[in-house]
Amino acid sequence: MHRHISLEEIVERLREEGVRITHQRLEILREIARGEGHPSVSEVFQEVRERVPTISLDTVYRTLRKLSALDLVHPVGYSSEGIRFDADRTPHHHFLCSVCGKAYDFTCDELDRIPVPEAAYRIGQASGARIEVRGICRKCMGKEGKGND
Amino acid sequence: MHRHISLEEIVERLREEGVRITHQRLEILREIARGEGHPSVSEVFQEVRERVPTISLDTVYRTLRKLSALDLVHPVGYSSEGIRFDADRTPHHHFLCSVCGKAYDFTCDELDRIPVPEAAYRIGQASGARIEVRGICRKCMGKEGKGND
DNA sequence: TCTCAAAATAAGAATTATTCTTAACAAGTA
DNA sequence: TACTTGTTAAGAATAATTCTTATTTTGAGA
Repeated sequence: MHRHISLEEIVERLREEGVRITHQRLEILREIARGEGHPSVSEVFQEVRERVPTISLDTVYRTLRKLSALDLVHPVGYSSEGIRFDADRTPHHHFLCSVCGKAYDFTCDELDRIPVPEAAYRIGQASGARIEVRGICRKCMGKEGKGND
Repeated sequence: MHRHISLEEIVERLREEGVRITHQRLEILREIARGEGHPSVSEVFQEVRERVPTISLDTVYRTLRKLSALDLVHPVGYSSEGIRFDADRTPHHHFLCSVCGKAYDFTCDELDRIPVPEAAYRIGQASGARIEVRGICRKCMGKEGKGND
């Protein structure tokens, strides 16, 4: 169902931008390109570490920050326990649970390619638009009104 | 241009939910209801502190977390320097700069009331939908390719 | 109005996320 | 191959967020 950005695509893009292709970056990219859900920085770190045991957390941070600035991955959701990233380039949208903060993906044929609204161009150079739905996910609806603060 | 949620609205909603109305919460709500931009937790803290000098940062965190869970305010943007909140209930959308992480508001008459897509209902109980545009803001376009990592 | 249980608070310690510093290293170009 | 410059590892430093505990306060009910 999900077509994630390919390693080749990313690497080519990085070359265009003059970003060096290091061993560490390749492995991080490989992990990202697998595109499992919305990994956090430390999840990516854990995974990559198995193949590159000496990699530092800082490198993962730096790399993801760079990919994010190049619009190759996107931060998503609002857990205060660290940023999570979305590497899925299939047109899709997000449902954000206001209780647990988790982000869920969904697709919507009619709205899949929203045109970037006119007004957005006044703010800057836009690369794409998505829908963000707020609500309470099923999991959190279940435990409604229990041990919450 | 911006109509923010009124103090009365919030207080009534909190009573319905059985949330106690404390002095501290009222002052935090008052600050939020002013609705200046997208304040961070510590900005709210600083402001409220001038009127309630003994308030603790933790209380601000707890209150905002609670308001967020009740969908009265929304986290917005992705700066890793802390969550920022949006208390503007006017229909509006967000432009997120992938370089600096700042969130800009904009309105769009045609898209102002997006219906919640069918597919979202399978994930949970939705309360509303907005558009999120990604891109590079004017400010960051200016300093393109300078001292970035 | 008074009493009381449950919930909320302050204070600061503890945790966790993120960035910074510096010396060593490696990519890509000439 | 040598060089320039960007990148990395390591761990210290900083900043954000949560937790713990003793105390205070709210709101419901007598």
